[in-house]
Amino acid sequence: MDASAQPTLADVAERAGVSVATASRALSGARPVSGDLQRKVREASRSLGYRRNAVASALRLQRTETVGLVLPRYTTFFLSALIESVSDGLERNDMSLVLRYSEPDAVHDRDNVESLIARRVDGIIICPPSLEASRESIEAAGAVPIVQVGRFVETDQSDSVGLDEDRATGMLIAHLIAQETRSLVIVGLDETVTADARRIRALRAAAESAQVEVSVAEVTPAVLEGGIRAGERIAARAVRSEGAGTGRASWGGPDAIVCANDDVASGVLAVLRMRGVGVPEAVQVASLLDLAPAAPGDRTITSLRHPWPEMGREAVRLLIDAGARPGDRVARRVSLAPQLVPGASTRR
Amino acid sequence: MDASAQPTLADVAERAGVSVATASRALSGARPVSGDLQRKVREASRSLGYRRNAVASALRLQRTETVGLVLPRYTTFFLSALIESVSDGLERNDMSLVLRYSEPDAVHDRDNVESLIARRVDGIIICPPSLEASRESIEAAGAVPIVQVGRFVETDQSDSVGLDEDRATGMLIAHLIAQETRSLVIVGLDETVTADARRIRALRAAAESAQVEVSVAEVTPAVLEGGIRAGERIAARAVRSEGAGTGRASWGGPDAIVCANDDVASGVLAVLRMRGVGVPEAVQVASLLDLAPAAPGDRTITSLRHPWPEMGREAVRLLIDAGARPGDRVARRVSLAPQLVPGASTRR
DNA sequence: TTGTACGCGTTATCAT
DNA sequence: ATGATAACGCGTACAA
Repeated sequence: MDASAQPTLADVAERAGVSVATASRALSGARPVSGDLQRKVREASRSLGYRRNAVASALRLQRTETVGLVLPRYTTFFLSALIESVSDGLERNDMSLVLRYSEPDAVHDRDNVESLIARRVDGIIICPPSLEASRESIEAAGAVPIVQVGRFVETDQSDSVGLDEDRATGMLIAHLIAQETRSLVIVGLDETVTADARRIRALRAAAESAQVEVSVAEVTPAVLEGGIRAGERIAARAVRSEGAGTGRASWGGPDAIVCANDDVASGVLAVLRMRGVGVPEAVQVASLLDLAPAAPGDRTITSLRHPWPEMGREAVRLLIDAGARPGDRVARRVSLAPQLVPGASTRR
Repeated sequence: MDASAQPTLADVAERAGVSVATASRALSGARPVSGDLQRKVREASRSLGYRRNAVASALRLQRTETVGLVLPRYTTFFLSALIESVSDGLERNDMSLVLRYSEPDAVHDRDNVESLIARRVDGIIICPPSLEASRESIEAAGAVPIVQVGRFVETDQSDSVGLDEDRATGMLIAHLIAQETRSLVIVGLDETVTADARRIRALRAAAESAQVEVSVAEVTPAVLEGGIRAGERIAARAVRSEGAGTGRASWGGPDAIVCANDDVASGVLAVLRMRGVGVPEAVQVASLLDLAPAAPGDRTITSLRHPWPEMGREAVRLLIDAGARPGDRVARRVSLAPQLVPGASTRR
């Protein structure tokens, strides 16, 4: 044995005075080994600093205990939360994560899938960058279990985990309506963007069945600055009399403002605070997307918390389950609902 | 050959009517193969959908073309930028990334290193979660090349890549001072946090040598909302006369506000704008940490852009280089300086 | 319970 | 230039 190389099972066996088979069994526990040899092998392993070679093991077992994760190269909170949760789910199963980024085009995406298969990953989790062209990447997986997260490409080859945003939107509306809300303005969503349009429809559907009037503010970017601009426009039209207190009497604007995310809501809130408009007395403010789920302490903004940790773990669960039932090709679709987290910006 | 399994080199060889050795050479190009057989093998490979088994290859070559990345489980922009840049650096070398998270404790950290070694990664990149206890994790790497990023644990076992923050801080101060700055407030840093304390010291050192008065605002979280709150406090104390214009005459606050990051600065700026305080005429605003290096177009906030992409690539470079020169144990330390990016929030 | 020997899929060595 | 074969390190079927 070369001193610079890692010791092998044969080294351990020799040191313990047993066969490699016994050494293997003693360390893996796959088959019973007498207490005496058990001890000797463990001792030899420890003293040599033996570490099982996962590569050789994978070749023999035809399983790498590894999952590939393919993500589009956008730097968003969404994706980094997803990485963490997938990693967490895998760790619980003693598996490893191989990470690859795709450019928004699907060619690259497919190369990534191919490369992961060459590494013989046991499964692939993919957030498809392109809704049109990613299908072939997914189908390239062939017999390797694959699950989509966050976005769906229609195919019966793969399971998928997504968000049930509409349901959560409904919950948010219900929360607002319970507090005598009759009118509502949406800030930071852009009707010309597909995903936003769906959210607006969901808000409308939930609100109008309760006879709440819904309007969409002029489009502003879904960041702080956009929230401020929209907030100023809304407030300019709505403040009936300066200095008339912070209650509803002095406010002629909507009963509620629903923002695309926490940043936008922060901007709106800042404007209202400076104008002396009472929140939540005069107007309630809520956010459709919690950007800092890990943030500590005082929750000021009522928002929908997206279940990132659960998404990753669920994806891993689907994958492992699919691996256990090879040949079972019924595509499963799991939807997780964001959770309503009440804050000080709406009434109880 | 089982139809559900991946075809092997033997399958390709058989189909092409050549030996496995020839098939291997034809596909890898390691040795010359006659044009005729070359074609036959490629054709057979294509028609069978052959994909080289990276596991078997790794076992044979004793190289996995894989690098492990160990990160503390904090959800920060820092880490997600680092992941991307490491991934990018590896991709350029046709290598893969195995990602593992450590809890802040070092035990877990060490388990991660062990597990990566069991997978026979060719190298490890680690951001040590604990400055005291992580040393043994690093030393556990043994003969496997390891490089630290972002933080340093003193050891001669490993190369490291870090930021020269103090130098960049000095540049920022110099930029502000050149514009008649006499007083300066720091927002979003917490003196009780080690890393923040060092930044504050660096700011003080740079500023005081130029006789600029430095104070630290009450601690607020280093996020948007914290910036808004701090901005409101500073403005409330500083605005001498409402409606007196946007120049310096109506501003009794500090000449400059240095924020922990872009989010905080955004909050501060928003408040100042709403109050009608002229930026940068009355007060300059700058950020110590650019959170959106990829952001397009108009740079409004003067900030320090951290070299994330270079950090990851540099770490990979060190690793590959170390792998090429085994036994060479001279620890190399690379420092990269953040870059000052002037924006509209400071004077030219 | 323990040991022997084969095979996982690839690549390098050696012989032709 | 091509082919036969050994070896990488492990797990297990089979024999004892």
